[in-house]
Amino acid sequence: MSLKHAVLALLEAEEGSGYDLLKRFQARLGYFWNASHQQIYQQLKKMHQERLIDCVVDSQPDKPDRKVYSITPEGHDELLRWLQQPIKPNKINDALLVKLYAGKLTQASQLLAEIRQHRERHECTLATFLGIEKEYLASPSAEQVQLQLPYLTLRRGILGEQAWLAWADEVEAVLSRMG
Amino acid sequence: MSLKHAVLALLEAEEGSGYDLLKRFQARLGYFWNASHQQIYQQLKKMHQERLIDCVVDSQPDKPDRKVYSITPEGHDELLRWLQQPIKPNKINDALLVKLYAGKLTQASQLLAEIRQHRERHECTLATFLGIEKEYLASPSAEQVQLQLPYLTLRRGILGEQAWLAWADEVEAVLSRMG
DNA sequence: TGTCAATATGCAACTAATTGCATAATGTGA
DNA sequence: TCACATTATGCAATTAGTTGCATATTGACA
Repeated sequence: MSLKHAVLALLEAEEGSGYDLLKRFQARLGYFWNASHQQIYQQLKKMHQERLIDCVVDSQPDKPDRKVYSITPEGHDELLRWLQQPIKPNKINDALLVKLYAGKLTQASQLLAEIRQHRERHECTLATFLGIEKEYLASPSAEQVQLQLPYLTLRRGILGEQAWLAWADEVEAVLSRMG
Repeated sequence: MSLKHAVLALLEAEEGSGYDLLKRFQARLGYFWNASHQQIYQQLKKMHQERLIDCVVDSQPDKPDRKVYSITPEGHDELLRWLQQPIKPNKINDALLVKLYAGKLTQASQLLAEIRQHRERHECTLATFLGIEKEYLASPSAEQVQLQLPYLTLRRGILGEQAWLAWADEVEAVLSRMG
């Protein structure tokens, strides 16, 4: 369970509300960690009970309260402890491949159509990643050094998407031949 | 939820017990779907209640009963229905990247050590996949045509592992420099 | 002026997956 | 012959994640 540790990592850099964290997940960890707003709010509540994070309620009149969370020393320790521990290999569950595996039962044209839809999304994602990379490579070298490790996570996203697209080429070639 | 549909796809090809299915998951869907024995037994029970599969108890004296499941017409329909439906993009959650992202808080040497451990596993996996591919390519061409779609899922595994290893090269280069 | 997206939070119910335990036979190697 | 891996199944408790709903404001666009 590393949603907890992803949250700690984000709060380590900067405090923030649940919504802030949701946005930061999308913007910064999007290539390798996805969490819904429900997951985040529930997790924050739990982590607050465990004293891993502090909470300051910022009540604005005529607006819903904004709860700003920040990491506690215990939270920091927990994050360091987790960083020390080995990580289990990732569990892969890819429904699209299940479909392809059982594809004899459908028309090739239909599989092809679905693959093409997924390809569009992956192309779009890759384009976004390449845009972020371009920005990074254009930034001052001091900043580049600072962001070296997050940049490596972006590289994972880029290489992963490129591999996906190369695979899609193969799949489309085969499915086209099958008509 | 496609564990259900992965099970249906396997039972569509051939009936089998929970344990059989566990083995088939490992041998045939291992590159893209992983399920524990608990998940499988629970799922089979549920699917039997939903009439998607039949169950014949094969009671051997002095041995625990073997429950052999087979797909029903309803199960077949459900599988076809699912094949028709579009699949949601995959949710990626990769704890190793969370660690790398927060890596400033640890020694580079430790990250390096962990990456290398993961690399070993990925190299091993790739070698297995390449072995299976070699067998496939050496099989009679009639069989190759028969297994065209499952072969594409293997290709996904191969391209995915190769991309992972190429990324690991980059990561190791950076972490070594950081020493 | 009305609708819609974004900001901002959360409960309740449900489904899915993990963890730990438990049983019991067969075969294999030290 | 003792221990350990494999075959073969399952319950119970817990944790994690999803779905649907609910509220309330701000700003933009038409």
